[in-house]
Amino acid sequence: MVTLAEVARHAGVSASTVSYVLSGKRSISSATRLRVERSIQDLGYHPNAGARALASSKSNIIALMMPLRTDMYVPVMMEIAVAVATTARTHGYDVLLLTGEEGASAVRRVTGSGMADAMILMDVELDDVRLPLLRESGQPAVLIGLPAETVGLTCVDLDFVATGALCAEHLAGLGHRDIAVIGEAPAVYERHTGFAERTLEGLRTRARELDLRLLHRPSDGGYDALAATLARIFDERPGTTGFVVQNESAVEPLLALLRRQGRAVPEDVSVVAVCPDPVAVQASVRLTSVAIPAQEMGRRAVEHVVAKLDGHGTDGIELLAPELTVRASTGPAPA
Amino acid sequence: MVTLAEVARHAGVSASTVSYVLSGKRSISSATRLRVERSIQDLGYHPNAGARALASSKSNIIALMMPLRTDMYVPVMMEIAVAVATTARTHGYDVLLLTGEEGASAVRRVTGSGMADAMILMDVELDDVRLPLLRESGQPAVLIGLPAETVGLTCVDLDFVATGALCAEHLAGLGHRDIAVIGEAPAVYERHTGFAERTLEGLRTRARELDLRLLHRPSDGGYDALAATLARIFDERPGTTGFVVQNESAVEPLLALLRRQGRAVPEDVSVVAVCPDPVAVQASVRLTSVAIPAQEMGRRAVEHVVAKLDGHGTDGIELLAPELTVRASTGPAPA
DNA sequence: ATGAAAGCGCTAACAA
DNA sequence: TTGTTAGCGCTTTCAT
Repeated sequence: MVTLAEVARHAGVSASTVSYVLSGKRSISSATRLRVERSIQDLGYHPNAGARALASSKSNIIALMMPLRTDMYVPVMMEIAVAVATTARTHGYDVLLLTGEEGASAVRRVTGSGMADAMILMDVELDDVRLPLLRESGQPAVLIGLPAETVGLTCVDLDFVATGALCAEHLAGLGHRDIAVIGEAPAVYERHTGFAERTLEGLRTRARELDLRLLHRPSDGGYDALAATLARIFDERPGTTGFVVQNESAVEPLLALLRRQGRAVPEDVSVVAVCPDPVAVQASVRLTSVAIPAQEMGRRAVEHVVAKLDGHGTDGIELLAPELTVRASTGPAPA
Repeated sequence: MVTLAEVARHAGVSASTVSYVLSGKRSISSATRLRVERSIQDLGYHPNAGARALASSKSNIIALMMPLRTDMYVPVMMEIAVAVATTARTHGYDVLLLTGEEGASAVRRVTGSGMADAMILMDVELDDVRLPLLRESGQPAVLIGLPAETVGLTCVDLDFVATGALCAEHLAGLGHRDIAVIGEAPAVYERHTGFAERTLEGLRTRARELDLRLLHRPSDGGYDALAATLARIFDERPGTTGFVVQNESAVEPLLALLRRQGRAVPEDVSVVAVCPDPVAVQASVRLTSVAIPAQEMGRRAVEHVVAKLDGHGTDGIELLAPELTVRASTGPAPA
């Protein structure tokens, strides 16, 4: 293994000079810089991560904690993770992947060992068990998702309240009066993950203002569960002409069932989805939807973390503005 | 920050004793062990990862490289990644997540810096650019997927040849003679990822032996692409009664299109999928399928890596045996 | 069964 | 602009 000392000897300079050439933390005459850089090339030198971490108390690693509930929509998690990893690299950081298994104790392990300089927590619940430990650890951290108590925390999330409002507005604008909301699986609500409830809040508030009638029904994914949910909805509100779906695994079943019932989309009923764009585009009817900006969330989370590590920290909540894309699943309410 | 030296002082022993209590590398009287363990508790000591890595030349980190092609079925990748992370933890390792962006240079960075003790490469192509570097680095590594040249490498993968054969046998056993194979997107074949071709190979060989007529058509996912593919298939082989699908995003479109054409599943045509179990179960018709054992692949990859790191290394290929689960999408060929 | 002490390879004062 | 040097916190050999 090639060490910094060897590079120094080879270049005829001191160790610190090599170190400073690498870090750029002090000015070096271009002559020596060149010699050092050549030596680095010639010898194939790579700084040792452990030694660096020890000497500088910086690991250049960001820990990413992703809980793994079976009811989460996986591709979104994945997209966020990938965005985090690639964005982190552009800032010189690597990403340590922590899964849910360890839960809160992973926070201790990572912060305690100095294994990572900061953490990003995904899928944060309203009352997340990891938060107390996180706070007391004092580690720079950014949450993706919004807990109940955000004082002193930095969070990034889609503005789900605005998302709900946007859906309501779109349907109202098309003349729909009776709207059914097909929400996430009941388990999601029981866990108080927050985003489902916030969408609903936005939907309700705006619906009231726009004089819409709203019926909310959580639903598991899959055909059978959805068939039952749909039957209930039309039973209670036969005049329903607008749907808002926030459950990726309910999208296709919903479309299939409507079709089977002879209800044409968008002629008879309109459907707005809250889902990743690929899902909306690949569906059997191209869906009008509010996208989940997974990449953007991952990117912003990293940028906040890096800002903190660089000193110009910015506590607070960043809510990404929702964007509704009109596709083929919404149209004027039937007369 | 609490250091090992502080623990030693607090417990009234030497630093090395504390270290040995931690590592168990030499016998300690239970009296002192107890005192040390109490001190560790009392002070809330956590070994510093960087110092450890430096002193021991071991990072206790496994790097996981996942390329990120948009045409890969993401949930499988994710499931593998999660299985890798959790299995690694049970062996005392953490996982560093490397994405495709950096490609081969990440291999250099990680091996050079001693950041990780070993690597796991996902989604290995037949002629993967990362392999030359990997070989010359001499780093312990395990591939998930099968490259063309496997000498000196350790690989884990589903036995796709056997998978293809299994599908052929199942359909043949039900009396089907004309089988259509809806494969991955053309891009997948162009990239020579291997698994698609291997499935086909197994399918072809067994089909020949069983006297089946086979028609293979790659297809992008989504309704439009699949509608075109399906039309071509029935055009060329009107008598087709059996389908093998190896493309998750083609599954639902296929079922929908068959339904729309008035072809009942499984009365008129049978469908066997090669896909993760959740996809097979959630589909609008519960699919007879060969599962992609993502978890198992991740687990085995880690176990191989750990074995190598522990000295009892085991080079070679491990092909996981496919399992076909009969569900509601296959039945006897129509008379 | 335990201790003393020499590094591991790097960073960052402190000097010049 | 460059060099000297004292650690960073741990592991591990060598003693005892």
